[in-house]
Amino acid sequence: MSDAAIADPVGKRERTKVANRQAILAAARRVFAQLGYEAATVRDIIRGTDLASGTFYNYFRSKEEVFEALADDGARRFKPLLRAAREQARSFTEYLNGAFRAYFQFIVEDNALEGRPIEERRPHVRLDTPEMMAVYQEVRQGLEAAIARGAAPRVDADYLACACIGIAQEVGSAMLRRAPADIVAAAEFAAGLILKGLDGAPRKS
Amino acid sequence: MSDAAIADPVGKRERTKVANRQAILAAARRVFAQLGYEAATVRDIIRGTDLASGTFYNYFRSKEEVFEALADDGARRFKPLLRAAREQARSFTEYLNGAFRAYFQFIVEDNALEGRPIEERRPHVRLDTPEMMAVYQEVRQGLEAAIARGAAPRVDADYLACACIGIAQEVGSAMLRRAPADIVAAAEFAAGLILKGLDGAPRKS
Amino acid sequence: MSDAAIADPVGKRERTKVANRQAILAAARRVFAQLGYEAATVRDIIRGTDLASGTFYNYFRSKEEVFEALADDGARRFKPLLRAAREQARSFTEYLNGAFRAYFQFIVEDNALEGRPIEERRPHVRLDTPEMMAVYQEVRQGLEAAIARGAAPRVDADYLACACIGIAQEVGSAMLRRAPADIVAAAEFAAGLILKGLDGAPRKS
Amino acid sequence: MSDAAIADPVGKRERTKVANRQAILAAARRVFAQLGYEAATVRDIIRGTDLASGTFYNYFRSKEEVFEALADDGARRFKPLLRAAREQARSFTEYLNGAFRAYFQFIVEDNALEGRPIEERRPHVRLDTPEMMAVYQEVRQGLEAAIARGAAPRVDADYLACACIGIAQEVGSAMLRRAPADIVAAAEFAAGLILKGLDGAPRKS
DNA sequence: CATGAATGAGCATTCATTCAT
DNA sequence: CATGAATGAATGCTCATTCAT
Repeated sequence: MSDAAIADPVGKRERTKVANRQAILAAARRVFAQLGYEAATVRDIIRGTDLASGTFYNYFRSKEEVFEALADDGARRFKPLLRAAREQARSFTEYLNGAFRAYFQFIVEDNALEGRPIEERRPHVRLDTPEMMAVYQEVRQGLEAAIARGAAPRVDADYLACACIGIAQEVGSAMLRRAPADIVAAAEFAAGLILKGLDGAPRKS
Repeated sequence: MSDAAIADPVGKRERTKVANRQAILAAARRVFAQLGYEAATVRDIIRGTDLASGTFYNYFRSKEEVFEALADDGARRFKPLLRAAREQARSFTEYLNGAFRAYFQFIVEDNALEGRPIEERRPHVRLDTPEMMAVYQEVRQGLEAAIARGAAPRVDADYLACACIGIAQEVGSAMLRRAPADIVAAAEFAAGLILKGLDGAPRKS
Repeated sequence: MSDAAIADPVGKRERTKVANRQAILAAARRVFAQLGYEAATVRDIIRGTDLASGTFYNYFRSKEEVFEALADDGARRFKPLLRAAREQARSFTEYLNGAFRAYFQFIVEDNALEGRPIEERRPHVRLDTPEMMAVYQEVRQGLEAAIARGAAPRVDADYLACACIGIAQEVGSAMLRRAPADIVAAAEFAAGLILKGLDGAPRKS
Repeated sequence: MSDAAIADPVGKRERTKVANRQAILAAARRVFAQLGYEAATVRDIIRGTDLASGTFYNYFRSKEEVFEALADDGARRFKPLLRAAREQARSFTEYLNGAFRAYFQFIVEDNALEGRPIEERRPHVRLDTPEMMAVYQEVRQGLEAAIARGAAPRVDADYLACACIGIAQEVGSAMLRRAPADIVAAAEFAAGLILKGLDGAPRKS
């Protein structure tokens, strides 16, 4: 009707759809983080937006679908970082360090954009998200490549990849709990542990 | 009420009470393992016993409480094993090895006594159970003691304990997935990784 | 606790269960009659009782199940009447007459025990209830028997049974609409029509 | 807006309006036939057109209204056939025969133009559509006229009209269920039954 | 008028919890 | 204490209807 409408080729309709989708995803991220996947309800999610309950179903068919969208999004944002870490690395040591740093960086940012009331009452759960599966695949492939070209000893690649994930998750959580999250230090600790064990972990001052 | 009751020094009431509590705990363990904490309902639990629904509330106030009791029970059963591992160890290496072996042994047994259909469709979850907290405390104390007497380098004890838990959980899961769970091999891998990193992990044949 | 309790061997629990089931069935009958099967909701039904919504599901798994229970009940009550009509009949004429009379009697009674607000707003529906199927089977068998022994001409038994049902339903409805429902007259009309057509139908005074 | 609009005397607006209304009615007929009145949703109907959901409400206020329009349409198409049957008939017998034939012809055609998956699982329902009311009025009037001029006995015209409707519906349904629907035979059966009862119904070969 | 996203009342169903027996 | 029926809040989801564009 007005020039403004003409000037806006996207149209408020389109803008609103994208914005609503983002709002739901953001709310879902918050809610899943606070309550865990199972405990979270669709109502919790839409309550975190200014939308009506039915609107949720215009964007996602179920709680499961919004979770997958969220996880895919996480994996999509994380994988390039992991790949960059591998490409920039000139040694296995640098690769491991870069990978842990990328992961810790990622969770710091993911945590920052949420309000994080962290009431954490219920039994703490940790999900095998797609982004975790991506770490597993990446680490395992990187490791097998390193073993193949003699850059790493012939260890059990499956166990090692699992160990890396376990370390990343737990040390990552511990890092977040500390006042200023020191990404570099945590990555050095994790990579050093993997590479040389206790001897390789940085000494405490 | 009857002479039989008088003749029974334990008292049917008392015996029944203990038995009922155990029955509920056993059913809860099964149900949580099969359905996961959130998906499990109090109904599922009492259905696994020959008790009536109302009776559940004579023993536990809620699903959360029975879960905690279960976890405490796990910790109670696990802690002595961990302590024994520490006492029998003549070196830090032996200690770590024994601790991991105790944990892997524990989850193998815990898994064995359940039917384990493991349909595991939904996003995999991992709980921060009290028994995990016990590992954390134990490992951290053991480590700090080792550091204090110079048996281990001065690393970040918090990070290291977290890493141990992460490794234990993830490598433990991977071990369970393999056909015959090789406890000794898994423990050697984990302990070797902690102690010497990749160089310390056993070579694959 | 009291003598009354002892004097009541059934126990209030049992009595209440039966009573509740009956209450739900009665409410369902009313609701189905007023709104039709499809339009009726479980909520409508329980709203017709003094029970809570969840209680419905202690007795029936769904709307469909309560409908079937209702229809089975109707068939169970109606079939003996139909059988009696056949056994008491000494001719095909008497049989038809008795069968229609039984059906009209049945719907009169079924109608009497309901409050019958009959707001009848929505498009009128008529259900193929099991009791209708019973009429169909009964009439068809009775007819085929009559044809077999030469008591009735060799007409299309399927069509004739259908016609009987159609007449029973429509004339039955018309009968109920009249001030005092004259069961005998309606049955004579229907049976006369079947037997001799217009000539057989009773003359109006 | 454009020259084209000026060149079009009907007006695209007008043509579209009629076409849209017809499209909705056609879709509604299909949907009601397949799902039944209650199970059908407005969404189902508009999904059967290329219109947007909101557009439905520019033509009909509700599902009920489109149903009524549909039924009125049916009556409008059916009534002339019934009138023709009366006018062409030279006797009451011919009239009845023609009327039944017209009805059976009508439902055969109505059925033909629809895909008719006929999943028909749920309790079968039959609606008192306006076209049925038309039959009732027509038959009743025709019958009363016949009685008045002595062509038919003085029977209860209300009951007889009801019986005709019941027979038409039930025998009509039975006819549709048979492989090739034999309209003539069905009409002869129905008319014969009305006129002479069992003796009047055609013998089976 | 056409559009289709937003709305929110409403529905079937589940489930933790209570309480009369 | 055990029982198990009753309760009703809560959940996932649908759908008729509205309204800004």
